[in-house]
Amino acid sequence: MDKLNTRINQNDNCQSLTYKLRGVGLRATRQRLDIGSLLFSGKDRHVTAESLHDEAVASGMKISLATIYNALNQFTDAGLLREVLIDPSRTYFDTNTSSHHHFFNIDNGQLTDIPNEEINLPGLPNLPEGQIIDGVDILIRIKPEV
Amino acid sequence: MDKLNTRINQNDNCQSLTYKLRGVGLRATRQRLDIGSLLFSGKDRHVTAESLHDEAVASGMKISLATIYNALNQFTDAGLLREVLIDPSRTYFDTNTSSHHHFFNIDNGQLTDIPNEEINLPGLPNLPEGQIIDGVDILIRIKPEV
DNA sequence: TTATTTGTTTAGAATTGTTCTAAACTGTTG
DNA sequence: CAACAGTTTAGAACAATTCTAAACAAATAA
Repeated sequence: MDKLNTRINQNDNCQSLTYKLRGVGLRATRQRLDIGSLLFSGKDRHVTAESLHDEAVASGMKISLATIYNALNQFTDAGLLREVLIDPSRTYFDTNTSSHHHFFNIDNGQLTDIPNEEINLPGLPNLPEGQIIDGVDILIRIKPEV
Repeated sequence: MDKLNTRINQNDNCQSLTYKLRGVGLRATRQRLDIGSLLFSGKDRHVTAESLHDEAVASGMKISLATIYNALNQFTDAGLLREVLIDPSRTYFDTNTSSHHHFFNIDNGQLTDIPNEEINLPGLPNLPEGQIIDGVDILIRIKPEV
């Protein structure tokens, strides 16, 4: 019974993933489905190419690091992921593509979303002449008290 | 007359630069004074290691790229500069170390300060338990209208 | 179905920004 | 000035990422 449900859900996910990929013009290859199953399985996630590759390998998936890079970039171009600026030395991707911002714990490197209701820029500054906003990133670096 | 003034000003700058460096525990070497003269000559600046090196070489200074990296990092550690997160592929340094934020023009790569009065986060979000703020970065990506 | 086309994956090479190493050099202190 | 500690540098090393080109798989045509 549990097993059956699991299987049904997996099929469901797999199918919607296939549609998701097709919808943005990408073929639903085994590798992209594998990566997608790690990324889009419900909870929001923050990954780097390397962390995702480690995770994929650990779950027995056969996939190269180059493919992870390709997929992350393609997913990002397609709007399925969003890049987050944290650290000049590596690129983070966020599965939550809606407008929101981040806490970055400088002590342990943990990145968490700031619920969107909890933050807002009431008065946007005057933009330079002839320019419009493409996006806003707010990063709040935090650390343990004392 | 002009020449004299220039010399006096250079000496002035040079002297205050020397103090500035000493004040943060760095020896006032020729290279650091050269770099400092490019960075701290009045107007606020945004540079990368490479852009600054190009500029130094173009003004006839003899200095290696490694030294530029060293100096930018030491100046940043000392609080004379501030790192700005713009692009995962290179590190930007800002001579304006006061609390302020940035416009980044995605069209031409230009980075400009947002005057501090023009932006503020009135209600900061609830921080995770036991955490305090280390810093806040706001980056507004802009592009030409239509 | 099979054949053909087009998109995808991959290992490994290449590239790029940055840091490291160790030897020569320079500012500072006694 | 001598001696020490800090600095600079060329070049090697490194780490993240992209590129290359050959093998492969999905989509499409026949």
